[in-house]
Amino acid sequence: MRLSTQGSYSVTAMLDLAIHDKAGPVTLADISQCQGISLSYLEQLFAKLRKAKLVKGVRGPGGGYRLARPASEISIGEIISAVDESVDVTRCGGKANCDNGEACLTHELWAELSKRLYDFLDNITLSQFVDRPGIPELSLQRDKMNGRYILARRQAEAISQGII
Amino acid sequence: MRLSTQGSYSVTAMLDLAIHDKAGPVTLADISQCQGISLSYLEQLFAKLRKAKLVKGVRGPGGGYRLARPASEISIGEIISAVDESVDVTRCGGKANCDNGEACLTHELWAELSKRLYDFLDNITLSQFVDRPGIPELSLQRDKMNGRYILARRQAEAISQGII
DNA sequence: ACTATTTCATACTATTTTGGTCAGGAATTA
DNA sequence: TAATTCCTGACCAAAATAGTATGAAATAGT
Repeated sequence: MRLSTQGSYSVTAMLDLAIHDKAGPVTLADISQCQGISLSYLEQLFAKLRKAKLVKGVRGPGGGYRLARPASEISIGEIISAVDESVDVTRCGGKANCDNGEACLTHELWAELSKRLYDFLDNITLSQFVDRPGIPELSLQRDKMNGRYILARRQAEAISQGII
Repeated sequence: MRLSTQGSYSVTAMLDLAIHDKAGPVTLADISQCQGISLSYLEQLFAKLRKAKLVKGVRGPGGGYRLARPASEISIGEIISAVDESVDVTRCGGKANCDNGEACLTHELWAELSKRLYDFLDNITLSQFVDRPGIPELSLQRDKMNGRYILARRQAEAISQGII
């Protein structure tokens, strides 16, 4: 188990996607601007998230990223393990570094702690953060400030064309 | 919240101390040899642990480090926050980087997750890992292999001198 | 008092990770 | 066709990680 800034970036970005999921794809440019992370760096992170089948990219104008599954089926643990490919915790992995071929006792204990942490994080889903009173209002407010009007634009157009 | 190799080194080292607490101080040289971490690097880590009042150094021959408090009163969370001095999670801390002066919504959510993680780790103590059947036997076995005979030597001497 | 052991302190170096930049290609919408 | 956006890969700078070196201070045993 490892938890770096990359993990935190990924989780916050995924939360962003979860919040705006109904409003269609979110562009990395938006996230980049809001969170102050460089666009190219975000692209690298999302390459990992895509590989882990956590997000889907939608190309072209009006495109962006969306969650590959419902927010209720994506856990924080999954996100973190998607970006931090596990380092071998046990420094003496296999090779005899500690006791004759046997892994160090403390390493086993650490592995156990690591597992407990993952169990904990696997039981926290994106929706637990997003689906609760107050969040939609706040996010809408922020969207106004940030000029993220995609949904509003589309709805306006749909109305003007008599679709709705 | 951040969890790096430094944190894992520190936790495993503290576990080591906890396991051998009754047998007197553990030298960094021992930990270094067993875990394959350089001695000087360990010294740097232990400088932080000492500053956080988690361990006490005992100088001189037969010295080493011991826990500053009982293992039941030292949590994993404490150890980790002792070595990973917190990075400012919210990239936009205070200064307007996100919405006009207000911290980004996702950053607040991340902070909340971070807090949950700390609460979780603060409720896991060293003794929860150490004080359970099997561990003392295993550690004794390892001590034999590693030649960590300090306790045995001392006892033998005490006996030979008629103290015991 | 001398010596060996061990912590403690600090400065320096190498390696890895993080975060960013650049340049371009591919898919999609309008 | 043109604009948008994902996607890919190579490259680079700064920071963190990990290790090395040197030596002083304290203590136990002789």
